[in-house]
Amino acid sequence: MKEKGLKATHQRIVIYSELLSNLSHPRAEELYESLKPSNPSLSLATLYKTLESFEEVGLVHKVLTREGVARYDAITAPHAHIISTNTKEIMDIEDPELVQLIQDYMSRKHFENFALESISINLEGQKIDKRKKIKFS
Amino acid sequence: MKEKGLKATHQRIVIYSELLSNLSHPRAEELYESLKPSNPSLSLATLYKTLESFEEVGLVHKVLTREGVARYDAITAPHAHIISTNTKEIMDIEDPELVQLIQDYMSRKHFENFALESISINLEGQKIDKRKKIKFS
DNA sequence: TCGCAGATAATAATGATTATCAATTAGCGT
DNA sequence: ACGCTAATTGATAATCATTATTATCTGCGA
Repeated sequence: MKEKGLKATHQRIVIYSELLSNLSHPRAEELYESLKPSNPSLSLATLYKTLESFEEVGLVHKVLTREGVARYDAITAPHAHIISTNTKEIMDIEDPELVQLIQDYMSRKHFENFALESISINLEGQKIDKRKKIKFS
Repeated sequence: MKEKGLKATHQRIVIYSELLSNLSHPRAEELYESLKPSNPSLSLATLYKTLESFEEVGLVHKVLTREGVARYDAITAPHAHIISTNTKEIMDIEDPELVQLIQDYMSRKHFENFALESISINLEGQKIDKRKKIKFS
């Protein structure tokens, strides 16, 4: 965090740890509920501001959903998302082939007057059997 | 619209026409302001419900933005978006090469327990010179 | 033309996020 | 270790896009 120019406050450390251990792309509200018991003084406003700061420096990735709630994940490599609209699950797809594909495509292409900062790819659909896992291969 | 099982009401016709002629991915509020003068009785609630119906039947595409406002475009072919965060412009990229690339990729891949419904690809960044156009080739 | 399921208008309600601001604290230099 | 200052936090109010409610209206099939 210091590398990114952010003060390493207790709150930020706790929030970031939670994001690293909760990989289900929690909403701000869910993070708040998880953290509240062990950090009773934590404020929702702080949570939102922290997540915003994290996103600005690239520690965290904000995933937009059609329900209008933002969800967060501790960013690692460039990756796509599978979004299941009926179960509200979000899964990461960290497929090097897809990353490569997009990189190759982008290197063949050319922007004029535009500085590309990020690419987001979301595959939306429905989970069929809610009890079973989604697999992608 | 009748093909899609929607009653062809005056309001819907007017809203859809506006979307066909305004390709700048307007927000609901902007559509409302454009249509209000010639349709004083139009309600914002109707606009939202109409856009929702249109999206359900695939007449319209809802683009999620980081500012938290939804923007709409009259859908044509599968396409990606360039989103300029500083100028709030959204451009369509209708590149058959990209569509093909993704289709080929998806056909090589396999989902278990997931019914894919749509893919969204957004290229986000900043417009450099606000007075000039963004070009992509 | 009639009837009614579906659509609209007006407005209230919701709910996620942001703004405000006084109190607190991290971390720099001493 | 101490004090300073700017950044951060916590509490709460405010915002604002969107959805819900409900009474009225209308497209369109019979």
